[in-house]
Amino acid sequence: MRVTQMLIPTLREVPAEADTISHQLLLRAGMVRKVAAGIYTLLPLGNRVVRKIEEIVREEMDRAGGVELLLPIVQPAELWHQTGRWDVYGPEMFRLKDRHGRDFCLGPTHEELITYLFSQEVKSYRQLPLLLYQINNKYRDERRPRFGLMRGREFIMKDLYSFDKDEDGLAVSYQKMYDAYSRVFSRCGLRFRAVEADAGAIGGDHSHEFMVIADTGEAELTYCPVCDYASNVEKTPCHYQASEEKEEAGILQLVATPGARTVEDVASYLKLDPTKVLKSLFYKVDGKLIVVLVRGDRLVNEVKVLNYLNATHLEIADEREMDELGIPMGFAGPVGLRERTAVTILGDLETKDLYNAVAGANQKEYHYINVNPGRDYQVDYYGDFRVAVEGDPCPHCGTGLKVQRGIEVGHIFKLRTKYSEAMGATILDEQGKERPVIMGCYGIGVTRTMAAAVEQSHDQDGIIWPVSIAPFEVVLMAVNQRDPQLAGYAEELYHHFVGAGIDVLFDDRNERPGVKFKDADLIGYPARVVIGKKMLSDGLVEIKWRSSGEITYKKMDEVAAYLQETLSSMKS
RNA sequence: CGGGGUGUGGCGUAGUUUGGUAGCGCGCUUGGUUUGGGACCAAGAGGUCGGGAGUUCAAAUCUCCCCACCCCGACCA
Repeated sequence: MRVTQMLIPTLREVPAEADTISHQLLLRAGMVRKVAAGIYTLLPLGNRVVRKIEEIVREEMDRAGGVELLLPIVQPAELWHQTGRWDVYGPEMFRLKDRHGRDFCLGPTHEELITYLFSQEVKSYRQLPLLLYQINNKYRDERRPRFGLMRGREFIMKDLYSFDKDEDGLAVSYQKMYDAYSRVFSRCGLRFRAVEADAGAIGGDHSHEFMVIADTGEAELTYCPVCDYASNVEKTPCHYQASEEKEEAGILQLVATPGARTVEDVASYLKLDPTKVLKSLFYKVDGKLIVVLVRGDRLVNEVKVLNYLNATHLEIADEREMDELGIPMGFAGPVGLRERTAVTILGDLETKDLYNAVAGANQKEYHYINVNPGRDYQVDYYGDFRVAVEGDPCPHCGTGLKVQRGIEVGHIFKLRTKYSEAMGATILDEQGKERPVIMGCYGIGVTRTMAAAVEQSHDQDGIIWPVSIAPFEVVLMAVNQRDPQLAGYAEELYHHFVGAGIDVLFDDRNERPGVKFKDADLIGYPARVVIGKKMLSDGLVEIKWRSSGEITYKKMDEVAAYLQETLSSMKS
């Protein structure tokens, strides 16, 4: 391919709309363009990256026994009514009506369609296991699309669904996918970690996320530097050990704390450590208000609270809702709360040992000091409700955990019979007995993986693509395209490369070398091959590697072999 | 959805406070010179100033309404 035949609109300046690195670089490198919030055009180079990722995914899905098919994007509401998700999914689903007024949606996911297909076509355990997948667009009307391709409203996803006759079969399918995912992300040249995850609203009880390690990632994860434990921080259990020493309980006292609303304010006003503060947060869970107590320096783990209460929806209470209870925001506390309201009080286990603490007095500008559990307030349920932090013990081996940030690019679930039961997807087993098929669901965000790769691998000058997913592995140019001799050698080498099967882009533009070098760095081709003065004087071609900056010279007839060898070693 | 912000040629922006009819850099076109890290000279093209309504002799600038986009939060296989 020649640059003069392509469309590669690179940008010198950073578009004002982008402040995520990957978004900026993908725009500047001429790979993507925004059409609307969260909706993007993939330009030729971006499209090539996506196709390379898809190809790796395809190969690994096939290797694991997956079979590709293609489900429709436009889906009838009827199928979603069968699982009840038409009403549950909410405003995140793009909905539309056809000319007859019938309801449809643009598929945000495809469990309904695949389960429907299965229920129509597969009847016997003898046809199992079955692993069906597709690579297709997904549509989610996110409340707030952001970070460019990272969280779009239209995006490309690979989704595979496993069908097994029993739990053992599901375990095998799940492990196959776990292994396949590890291979996919390794082959994409990414540093990643598979972590235990919360299964969330999709249901199921066993789940892993694949996180690309990047400081800019939205998710936080914990991992053990000694054993193989790793987990989304939402899921990391916090070990609780009852404290040995028990402080002498002081006298409960009301003290004025004017203007001190946050834990830090209160702690510094009273000259105390934040660990001596009892943080009381009101949440609305499935429409009901509850209170969660944690130590002042801790964060409430909302997922743990949600799971403990077996609820589906949780949000922090707003000032209006607090007002209705007559509790001033910033001064909430458990003392006397029972007498005023019927809210459920959850206490993090650590608060059991929080003696002589400071807590809001439920009146404006006042806190209590010397607050003690049992004596001054009662908790309905104690449990693990806080977010784990660096240094908390590993749940497997007790070593201090480390914390990292990551970008979720893959997620695998055991769905079991949630959808098969709802949609009557049953099979006949060996005894001729009808039973719901056991399902698993496995997703990879393809476009997000592209963005994650950039997020993880770039420098001041631009993107540094891993070889396996680079838009082209090699860019070739003459330092002066006007010089007939140099241009002639470049042309010759180009044909030679094409003949040798090298994935090469020939920058044949009549631009000054600086322009072409800058573009090459920005776009991030792994190898840059330049025909310059050394060609005329010594018959040598220059090869520069994007990732290391290393430069070597080779004779014209050696270049192709050198590139092939080095590139293939970089892929593994 | 709550809070904050921004909309001016393709990109980045000045001008808005104090109304007087739009400027700069990059990019683009043509000609010439140039060719190892985003060249130079010359001549050009390109703007309903996000949209609508209003105030005014006069609106990018003031008022009202709407829209889009961005950021924080909430939300999220």
